[in-house]
Amino acid sequence: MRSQDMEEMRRIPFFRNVEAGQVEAMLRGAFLQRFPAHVELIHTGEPADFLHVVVEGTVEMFSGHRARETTLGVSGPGDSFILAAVLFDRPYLQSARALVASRILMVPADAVRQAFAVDAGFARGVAEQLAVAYRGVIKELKNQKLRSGLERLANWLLTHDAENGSTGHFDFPFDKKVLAARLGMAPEVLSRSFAALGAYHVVVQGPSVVIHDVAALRKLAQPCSTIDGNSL
Amino acid sequence: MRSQDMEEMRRIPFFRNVEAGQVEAMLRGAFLQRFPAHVELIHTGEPADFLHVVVEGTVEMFSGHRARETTLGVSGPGDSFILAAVLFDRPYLQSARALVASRILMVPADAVRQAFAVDAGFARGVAEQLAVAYRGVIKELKNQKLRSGLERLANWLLTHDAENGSTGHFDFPFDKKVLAARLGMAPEVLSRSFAALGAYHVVVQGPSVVIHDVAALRKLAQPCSTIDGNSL
DNA sequence: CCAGCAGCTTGACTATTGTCAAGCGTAGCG
DNA sequence: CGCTACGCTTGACAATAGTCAAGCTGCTGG
Repeated sequence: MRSQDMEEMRRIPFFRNVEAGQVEAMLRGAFLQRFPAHVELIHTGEPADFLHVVVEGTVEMFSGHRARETTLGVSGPGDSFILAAVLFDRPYLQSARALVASRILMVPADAVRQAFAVDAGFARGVAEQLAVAYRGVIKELKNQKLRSGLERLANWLLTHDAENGSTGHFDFPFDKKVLAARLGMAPEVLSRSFAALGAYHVVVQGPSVVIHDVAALRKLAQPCSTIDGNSL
Repeated sequence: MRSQDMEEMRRIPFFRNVEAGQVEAMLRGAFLQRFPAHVELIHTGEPADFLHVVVEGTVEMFSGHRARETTLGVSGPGDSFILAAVLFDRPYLQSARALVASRILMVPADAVRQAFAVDAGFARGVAEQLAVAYRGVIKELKNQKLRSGLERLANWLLTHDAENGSTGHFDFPFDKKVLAARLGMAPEVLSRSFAALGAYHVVVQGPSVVIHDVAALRKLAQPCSTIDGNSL
């Protein structure tokens, strides 16, 4: 890794509250790699050799079984993935692919485990990240089990709009078929759901959405802090 | 708490690798409480005042939204719940109710946070528990999104049988309607699914099940280590 | 400029799952 | 002993979601 990259890596949020020596140790064997879009970074079932941190770009976490495939989440800059697998040397439960060209920091698993064993600050940071991730998945599971596809879509639209300044209009951050998998529905069903949202004054044209009547959409979506809030 | 109870509590797995002083501090303000069946222990959305550890009994984790309700998991002796909420002082994402009369250790949240801040061994233990919990929920999410109701049932039967000595017959550990919620289906659908499993030589009579042909059931279920394994 | 392709949409149909209502059986209780 | 309540089952139906096939649209590369 080039020394200016090292500088940049030292400052990523993942290393906050970690002893300088441990940061060095983790970065020593690390790679900062560029991946083109559509490339698969890790594969379900394989041993966890590296911790991956998204520096730049977007990564889809997904997994398949039999003929089906589904998206479990989408990671952006600052997010690490498969931390749990790396820490306790377990096989990945998810695969990951780059949705757009991305820069990924890859830290060797044993360096992470070593830092975890030695540096209490890092261990607490890891626990916090795992807690946030855990609560995120619980929310997703509730979202999946307690709502219909249309409700999930309505809530996704509201959440995504809120994350982008609540302007009432935005472009999709990834292909609609990824959104469909993310929401747990077939792409055809997503199309029809967009059509159904016409009655709530949501207009979808190509890659862009306009929410003309947030109140109406909110009434359908019934957002709820114990399912939707992205933060806590 | 009585001193003999204190003795018992000190030995529960949750406190392994925790400094003796921190165990004392956590137990000092703790309650060991008995709850009758069907009582609700915690409620979604409320602040996390206590960490709960199941000492004896069975606890259902569930949550509702609008008219629906679903079971997110079932905890038994040794399991703690809502650790993530307690540690970072966030509202519960799940409710809990006792399925049978149960003994629950309730540790004040600030004592847990204090021990987490002071005792690195405890912090690492917490991280490990969170990692295991996280991976469990990811598996459950995959189970939910990638399989049909019948497949989920078939896999549950195989897993439960394996956990009970693979004898091919067992009694349900809780009511069928809890199992239905656990599997994410209406009780009526569970009934029909049992009927459908007749073709695979599964016989359900009242509270007991017999799997006459594990191979046939396995062929339907297609169990998979990245969805089903309870351990990793 | 146009062919080819990928992503998306639409229609028609099927499969899966949920809902409502009625009925059965058993455990608990007066 | 019979009443009641509850859990469970079954039937009939409705809603939701998936599949297959065809067509549209906008982009890319020759």
